[in-house]
Amino acid sequence: MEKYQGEKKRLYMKENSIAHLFSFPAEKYVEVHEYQRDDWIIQEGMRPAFLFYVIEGKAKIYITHQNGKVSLINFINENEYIGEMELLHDVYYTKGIQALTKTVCIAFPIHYYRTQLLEDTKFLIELTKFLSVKATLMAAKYSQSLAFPLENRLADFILQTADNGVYKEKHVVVCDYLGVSYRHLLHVLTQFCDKGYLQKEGRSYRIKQCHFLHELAEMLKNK
Amino acid sequence: MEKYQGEKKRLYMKENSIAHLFSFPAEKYVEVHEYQRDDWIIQEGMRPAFLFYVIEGKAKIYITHQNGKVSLINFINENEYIGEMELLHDVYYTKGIQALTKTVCIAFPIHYYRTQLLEDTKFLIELTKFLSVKATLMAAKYSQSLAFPLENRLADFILQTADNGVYKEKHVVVCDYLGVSYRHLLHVLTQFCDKGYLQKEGRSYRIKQCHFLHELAEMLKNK
DNA sequence: GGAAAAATATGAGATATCTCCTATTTTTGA
DNA sequence: TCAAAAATAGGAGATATCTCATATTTTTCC
Repeated sequence: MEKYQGEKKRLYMKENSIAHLFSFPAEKYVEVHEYQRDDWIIQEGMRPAFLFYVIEGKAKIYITHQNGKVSLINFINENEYIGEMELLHDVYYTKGIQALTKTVCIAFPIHYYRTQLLEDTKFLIELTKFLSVKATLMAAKYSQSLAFPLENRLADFILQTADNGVYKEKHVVVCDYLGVSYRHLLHVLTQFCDKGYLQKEGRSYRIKQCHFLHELAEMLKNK
Repeated sequence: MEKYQGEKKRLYMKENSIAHLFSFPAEKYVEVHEYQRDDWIIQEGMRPAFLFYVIEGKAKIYITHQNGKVSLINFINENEYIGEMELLHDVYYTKGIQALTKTVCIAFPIHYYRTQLLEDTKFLIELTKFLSVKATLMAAKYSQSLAFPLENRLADFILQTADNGVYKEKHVVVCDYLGVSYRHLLHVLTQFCDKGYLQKEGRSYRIKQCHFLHELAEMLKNK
């Protein structure tokens, strides 16, 4: 992790203003942190000292269960908060946050800002919207995971992450995310190939029959 | 549904003050609604006209999937909001809310209150906390449902809902909640009886070996 | 550059969970 | 009060998913 200092920090903050997030000037004590891919922004079980706002990059939220299974609970994208749970609650089991790409965040020392943030309407309303989306999304994922087999959820995931008709996510990440074993994921991917929905090209997959995948994915949606 | 009027309404509002929830007087346009068990407070897919605050009772959040499966996403208890998603978002797929017991809510016409509510720090901070708990809970349920078999999740549920050492939830509700088939739920309950954890008494179950259940349930928790 | 670690790949058998079926009991509502 | 609907109960076979084992390829890092 690199902490931007001096001129570099000033420049970065100038080009990525956070003024619109608050109704008070919040620049004074903030830091700018840059994490590399696979760096842990927050370690599981360790209470963070900062509230982070992601300016660029992408990260993953992980939790480790007692039986050894690891769940990738969700992805975090630009313009989202990290560590807001710890800001709001004194007691909270902190989940692990790992950078998926190079990630730059504005880091607000909770110690300094907590009181002020929790009195700021502008901040609160944004946070409320963010959390409501998060809650809705988790509820959707939860109920879908129980109501549909991997086939449907994977089809949705492939369509969401495919780039230019090519799917090439890492299997290991995907099974943590979709909550299935590595073996089973490969099994269903092979099925998709056998049925002609996908075609394997080296270690990525080209989408051949988009509309069948769409049909499977559509099942998840409520209209 | 009964809408309290005149003296009944005034009395009820007096005995169940909501003044602590807002920094402005919010009584003028509110209504008091009483729902009976199994009444739909909000119908799935129908945008509600009110934000509700539950004063007494208990309700269930349901979503129906395209494949016909129904998920009981969560329970709603006293001092919780209903319809907050629609307050915050213009576009939102509304889930069904059904009263589990007699339920009395304060109903705020969104039309009148929306702007004022979204500017009120006191309200926002409570709502933010409520949503953060909801998001955390859903994330926990999601990852647990993928990482553990019914055995563990059911043990936890039994311990949480048992009254005086006796478990007697309705099977039909429980399978929607835990996302398993009726058949499988019965199967695992029978296993618990065979192993001596539970003992069937008519249509309820007496807990005999609490500590085995605890062990199963503990697996879910992160410490 | 090469050894160790991580990721990919696949087979085979086990098990958690589902679907479909049928029967009985309880609850509901006209 | 009685018929219909809902809930309980359990059998049997299907399937979605898991575990374990093993081999190859790719990536990491000293």
